[in-house]
Amino acid sequence: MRNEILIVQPDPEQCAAMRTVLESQGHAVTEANTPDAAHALLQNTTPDAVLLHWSSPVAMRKFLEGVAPSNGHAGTCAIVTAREEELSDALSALDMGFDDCVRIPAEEAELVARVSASLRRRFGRSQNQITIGPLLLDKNVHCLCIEGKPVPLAPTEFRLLSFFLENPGRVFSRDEILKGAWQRNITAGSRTVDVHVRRLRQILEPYRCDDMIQTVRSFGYRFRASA
Amino acid sequence: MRNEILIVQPDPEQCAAMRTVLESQGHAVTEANTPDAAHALLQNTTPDAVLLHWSSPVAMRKFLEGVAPSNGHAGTCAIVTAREEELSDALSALDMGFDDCVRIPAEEAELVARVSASLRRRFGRSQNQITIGPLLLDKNVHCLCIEGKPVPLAPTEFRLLSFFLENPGRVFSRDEILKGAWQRNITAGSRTVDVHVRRLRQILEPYRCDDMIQTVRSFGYRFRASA
DNA sequence: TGCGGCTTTAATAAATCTGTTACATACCGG
DNA sequence: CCGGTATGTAACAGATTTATTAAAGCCGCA
Repeated sequence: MRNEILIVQPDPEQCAAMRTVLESQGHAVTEANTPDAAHALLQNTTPDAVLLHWSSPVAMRKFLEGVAPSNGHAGTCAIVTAREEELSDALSALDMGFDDCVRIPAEEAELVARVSASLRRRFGRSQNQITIGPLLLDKNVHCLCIEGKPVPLAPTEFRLLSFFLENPGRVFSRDEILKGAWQRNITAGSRTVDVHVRRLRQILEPYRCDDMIQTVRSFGYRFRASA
Repeated sequence: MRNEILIVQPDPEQCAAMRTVLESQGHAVTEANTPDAAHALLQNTTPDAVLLHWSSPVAMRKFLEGVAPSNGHAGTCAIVTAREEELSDALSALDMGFDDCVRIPAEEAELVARVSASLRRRFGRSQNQITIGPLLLDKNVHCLCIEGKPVPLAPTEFRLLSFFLENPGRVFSRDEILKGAWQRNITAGSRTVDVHVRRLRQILEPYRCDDMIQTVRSFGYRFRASA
């Protein structure tokens, strides 16, 4: 499967090596030299995976926020790369929430295996079908089924529900929801979210699922994770 | 967090080493020498993670079926261990659906990091959570759970409790509490704190936790650090 | 061009939270 | 035991936040 992968790597030689390996797997590769440059790139593109070279805990954490679901990167894998001597530090990135950590120069097999495993984990959950409780959302077919019955959704309703289903359990502010569930150029006011939440609830109400969207006063909304 | 981990490893020395590391993290470790022995064990127990040493693709695949959700092991992480020389083969286990792959003898840090990352992914445990005694406050989910039950909190109550949980054991004056737990523009009088403390205590009272907020006469309040 | 569905905004109603006050009670030193 | 101070408690009114509804704007399509 072809995926778009961003490499953030100061060392051009390493970068080229990784690019070669990944392209040989059929992926499309883009590059950035610094986390900041990557950050800028992420405003316009949404790669499927980012291979970010370890620098410092704060930089890593900052980057991780940049590829958060709340910033419109719902499905992006974040993987840390590190040299052998940095490895023990870089492992802490796993605690921060990075998907994996690979040492470089990497065995070709290891790089490929870890990247595709991360992609599979991520997309296995979010690309095709998501189910939570009686809800089944199929992003390929672009339809929602509740208890087996198809339920029609307007485009924005669909995106909003997708966003919730992909990030169950967490609270999101209205702005984060706008970033994550609306198209790139967000122009809507944050009250708009309320109205769409209302509509989704109305749609879910006949199935007793309207309470799955919970409001968290003075913060935003949350999708109930458990059935 | 304590988890039950099964090590399946023919080499007793490696097994002992891993056991030591994992137990030092507070996990409970059980052992099996062979995949078949492990398979038998899995009939009666459901470990949170299994560290299975690489042997052959068919054996791996067979084992993976054994810990499948359909076999009553819905939440079990399956992680492959492999010696350096087996590593390139073992990486194929990631394709099969194993959660991760670690080389042994493992750096202690790497083993710990990968196991806990896998567990975290699997159980969807978020960062940003604080537990003291029976209280669990999750800032991502933005909710308080006491003994596993969710307890609704008003915004200010939530901030106040966060503040206490983040600074357990220390005494704070009312003014310090206002600075720490209120939004930027503090306009409230210091008696306001009393009222909110009262409200928190009322909320905690059904769970016998109301005495965790202690009054320090003529100074302020303190959150009891120990359970 | 006109229709119809989708989105956004705006206005109003409803719900919930918050700070204050006033009074009750507890604590402490003399 | 008393007076004085500090804290606990309850209730209220104003402020804030969200829900709900209606209407206007947009866009694609016939």
